[in-house]
Amino acid sequence: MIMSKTTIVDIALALGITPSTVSRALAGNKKIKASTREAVRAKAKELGYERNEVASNLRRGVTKTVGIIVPRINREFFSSIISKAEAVLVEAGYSLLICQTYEKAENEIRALKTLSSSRVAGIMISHSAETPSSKAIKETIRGSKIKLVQFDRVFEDLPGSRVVNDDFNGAYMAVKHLIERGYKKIGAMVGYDTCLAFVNRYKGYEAALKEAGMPLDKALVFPGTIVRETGYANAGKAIDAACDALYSSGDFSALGALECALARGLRVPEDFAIVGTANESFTALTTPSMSSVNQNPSDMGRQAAEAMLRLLKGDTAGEEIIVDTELIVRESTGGKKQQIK
Amino acid sequence: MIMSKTTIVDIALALGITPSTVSRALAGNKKIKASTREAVRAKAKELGYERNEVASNLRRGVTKTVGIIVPRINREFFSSIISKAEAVLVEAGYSLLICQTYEKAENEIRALKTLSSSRVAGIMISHSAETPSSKAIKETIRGSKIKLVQFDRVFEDLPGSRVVNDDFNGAYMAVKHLIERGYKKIGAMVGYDTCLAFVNRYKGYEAALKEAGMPLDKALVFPGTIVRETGYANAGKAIDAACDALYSSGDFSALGALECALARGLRVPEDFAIVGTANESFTALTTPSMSSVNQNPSDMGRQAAEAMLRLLKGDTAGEEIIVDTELIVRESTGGKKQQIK
DNA sequence: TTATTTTTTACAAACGTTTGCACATTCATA
DNA sequence: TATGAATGTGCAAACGTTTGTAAAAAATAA
Repeated sequence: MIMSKTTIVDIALALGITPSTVSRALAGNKKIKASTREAVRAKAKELGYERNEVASNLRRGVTKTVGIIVPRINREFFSSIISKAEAVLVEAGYSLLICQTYEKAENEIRALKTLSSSRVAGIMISHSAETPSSKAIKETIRGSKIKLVQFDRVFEDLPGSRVVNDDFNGAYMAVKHLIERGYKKIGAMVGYDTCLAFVNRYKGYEAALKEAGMPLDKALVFPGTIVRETGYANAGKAIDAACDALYSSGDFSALGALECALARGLRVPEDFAIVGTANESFTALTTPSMSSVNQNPSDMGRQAAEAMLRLLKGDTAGEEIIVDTELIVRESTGGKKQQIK
Repeated sequence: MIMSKTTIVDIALALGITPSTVSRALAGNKKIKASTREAVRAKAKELGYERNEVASNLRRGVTKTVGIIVPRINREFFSSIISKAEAVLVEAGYSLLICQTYEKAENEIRALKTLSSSRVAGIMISHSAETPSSKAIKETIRGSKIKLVQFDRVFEDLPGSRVVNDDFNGAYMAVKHLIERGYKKIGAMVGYDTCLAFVNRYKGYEAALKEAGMPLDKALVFPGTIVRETGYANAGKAIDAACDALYSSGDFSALGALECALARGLRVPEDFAIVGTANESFTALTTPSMSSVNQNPSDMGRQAAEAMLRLLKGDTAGEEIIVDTELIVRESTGGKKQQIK
């Protein structure tokens, strides 16, 4: 049975009315007589009518689609954000278009072009680490109706809303916790200084040390990437410098650090403590299990999606939302092994 | 500077030619004189022209968008599939629309409606566990041009392509490995018998035993769920039945089994060996680290996306693709702890 | 009854692009 | 000088919907 999609014209023809009336009836327009509305609805169901969103979007000049741009989908942090954001947006009748940048500025530009070309209603973005400035996105937004929500990695000179973690406080709590446990020489892997989130974490580290009257030793601060390998390498340097604890802006680098410490025969946490950031699920499964600053990505995804919906509805022109971080204490800083489900 | 989007009409007007010529020029149509083509390209760049995909899609009757439906985005297996699929599709000029079902049949139906309404060119789907039959998707596909690729969880009575893991061989290799290591009594947690993937794994277990001339003892085969708790419980039964090794259709149940064995004072792998399935990232981090059958989700994502592109190009009407599984040998079956890369 | 308002529906244009067909030009062939 | 093919461009319709405005029908008032 070959049947092409039924359109409102088919419905109109079948009922002896015009497409415009059908359109209004389906939209629930009050100007249409209740009886006509019902007849249209019934006929639509009978013919298996499905609105052509493409045509609708063209006519209305705006889509019911939101684009989301992230460095990588297969990172727990981002996939949890996307997961929650999708749920919130779908509930409001929007669809989600996904783009990855793999941390490359060129991919971010391509993604922006694609989404702009697709006439998405809004863009939710967490910038690639290699994106040098807000220039590309500024050009994309300019002169278009596209609403913007930045999350996690944000530029401050862009319109729209921003959702960020309380990175300062997360780092501050983590380092304060180390100090309270009695660690005396605490190093830090702080990530890129081009990224606000990392800078704020560094400031939290700094603040906790200062509050405790501990000196800030630049030699114990390791900038740059925060992957497993650099974690391993930097931990080696920290241990050589007689550190007894290490704060890390990431969990993978913290994992590398843990492996390094264990490889060197140190006892964790007795001789050396480590606290990471992001609360990746593996942190509960390492031996010893790892303390980490939980970023609550699910909450971030919800906040970002809701902020987007508010922008789309015109309820706001832009907001700054800060998502709480929390310190999860596990064995690597003297806590207990936790259960996971 | 308020500027509305430039259209091909603007370009045509600026050059004193018609929109149709502009359209053809931008499409690289060979019938257009090279000089005109260049002039159009230059003017388009000058005016910051960006094709309106919505209009283009409407006119062409098909979009450059593919929808993907998964139970959950924030599962390593699925996010890795999506991640790779996105990369492949973007390279071919397609965008990815994402929908989650949370394992609910009703959400799957809603997702199908949305994608169908959006006139996606194709749908990639891994069915929700609660979807009772292929009915809903059959109705969505019928009479439309939408191409279908099922992956991981598939129905066999649907058109299009299917991408599945080589579950049989994965289980077969895992059990054969245990036999070669000298284990004599090997139990198995095999999962649901309603799911093809699990059935195939059971067959692989059976085949490996048979090949080695070992008896198949039904009392050592544990069906049902494969979560951590059942893993713990079933391992207890296996140990009581004097098993010295256990194959599991899942990693979480394998983790439970590991915890049970250790709790009972057994040495792993000396007294009791365990091998799981899925190669979840935590398997490398347990103590001892756990052997597992890797399902290679990234490869599955690539295969699924490429299969979709072939369907869209009309190169095929449907294929069945089997993605290789591979056994990752770690400490729980006598392998070595893996090194950091 | 006619005039006036209110309700309901129809008409037609528009969104921006693509594309079949026709027309015009150029060029080679006879 | 026709004839026929290439080659290059324009015309106009079409995709399916939405929506401002006009018109018809019904209800109300005078």
